[in-house]
Amino acid sequence: MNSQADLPAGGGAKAGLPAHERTYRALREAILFGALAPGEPVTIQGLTERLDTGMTPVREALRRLTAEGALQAMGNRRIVVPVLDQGAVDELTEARLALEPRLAARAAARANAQDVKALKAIDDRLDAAISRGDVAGYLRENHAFHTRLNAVADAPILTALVDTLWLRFGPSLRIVCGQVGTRNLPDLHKDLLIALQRRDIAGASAAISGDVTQGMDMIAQSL
Amino acid sequence: MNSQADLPAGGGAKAGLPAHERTYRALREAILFGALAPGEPVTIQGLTERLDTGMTPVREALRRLTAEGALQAMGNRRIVVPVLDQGAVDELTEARLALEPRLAARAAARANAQDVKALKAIDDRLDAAISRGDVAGYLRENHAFHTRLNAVADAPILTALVDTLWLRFGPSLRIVCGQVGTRNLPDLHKDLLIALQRRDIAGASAAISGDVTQGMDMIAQSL
DNA sequence: CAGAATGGAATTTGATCATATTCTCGCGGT
DNA sequence: ACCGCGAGAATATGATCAAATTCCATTCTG
Repeated sequence: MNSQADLPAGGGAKAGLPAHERTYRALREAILFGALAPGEPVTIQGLTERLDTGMTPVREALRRLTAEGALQAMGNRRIVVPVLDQGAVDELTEARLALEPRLAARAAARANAQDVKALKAIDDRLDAAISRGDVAGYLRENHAFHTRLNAVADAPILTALVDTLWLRFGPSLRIVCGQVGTRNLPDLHKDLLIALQRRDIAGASAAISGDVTQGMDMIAQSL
Repeated sequence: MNSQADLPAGGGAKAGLPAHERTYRALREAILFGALAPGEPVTIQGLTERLDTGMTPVREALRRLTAEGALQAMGNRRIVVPVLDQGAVDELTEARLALEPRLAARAAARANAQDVKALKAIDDRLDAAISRGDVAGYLRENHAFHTRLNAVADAPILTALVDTLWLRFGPSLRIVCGQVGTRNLPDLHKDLLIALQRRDIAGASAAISGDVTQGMDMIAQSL
């Protein structure tokens, strides 16, 4: 199966942006939400056709993504979606546990009622996607939730680090959810929301720790 | 002053590597060791002349570096070396303290006699550079020391994260060292080496924490 | 004699460049 | 102070060159 078939269409993206930026975003989405499978080779010329741009923008987007760890450059000019092994999952877990609770703590210190409301809205859509059995929707809303939370934390450097981690496990998470389905995905987002409302820094931190552990365990077990 | 004058010459790099890779490495060194100053604009055409390559390799190297946070893309097609503000330094400190002690702990669990010996050799050269008042040499050996330590830790993902942090504060560190000189740079590397020999995980972790705090405080005070 | 391995073309893909196009900024005029 | 114009830099394209993989025929071995 060639899962590249359902890449986001280039035409759907916002106009006005430079082509390399559009290409980057399209590829990034494809990786985050599982349109590209782990181990899948990524060719420049294939993308030029699929996204309907020249090769220069594609090359730049690819370099950017490889620099972020979202793609892996083999020695011999080939680029693939990384396949995670046990060690990689361990490292990702350790890194996420080191960083994301800190972001949650910052967010708890800064969140206002509006932020909490927005997060709650996302979480509701997330629940809806789960009960609908909509894996793609779940992945999308889950990512949106954490992205919004990190935005509240207002820490661009820490957020950038965490974003690269998400890019690394995105494809594998999709595989896992595809196998397991969206059942038994008890989320700790509710705990987080409560902690945010109370400005409970330790509570927010703990909730995210739990969420991270849960998610990464799912991936680890699928190895 | 235009500090781009002393960029590493393109001809000095290893042949056989693709031009975009050579360009990337040259630029990376320039950033890490202060050949580029914070706030300095980086132009594509300037680099094509200076490094004697086409613009395509330069563009790719630049995208890669901006993805790593080493360079900053303004909205309007301009690229500059980032200037750190208080918030950025705080975040960098927090991120380094979250990650580097963990790498040190891993290293302590794995280091063998040969690793310790190599690190000691680097640290000796570092001391020599300090007593010589050689700022560039200090920066180089200090970076080499931490790079080697992280290599021992054998954790590529965590190491990649930390490397991007070093790229972010590299230019500012150079400025600070240029102002303060290399005096009063008491290093905690000795403590680290002792901890490694004893396989003292907590000790190694603490030594690196101290080293990080010390270094980042220097930068913070120069704001 | 059959199957696997080796060697070399052919094809596919990546890397680089020269060039055309588009956009931004600064300057001078109103 | 504001607006348009020109210089210069960045973006994007397609062509060209080089490298790597694949495929196939030949050959060696069991």
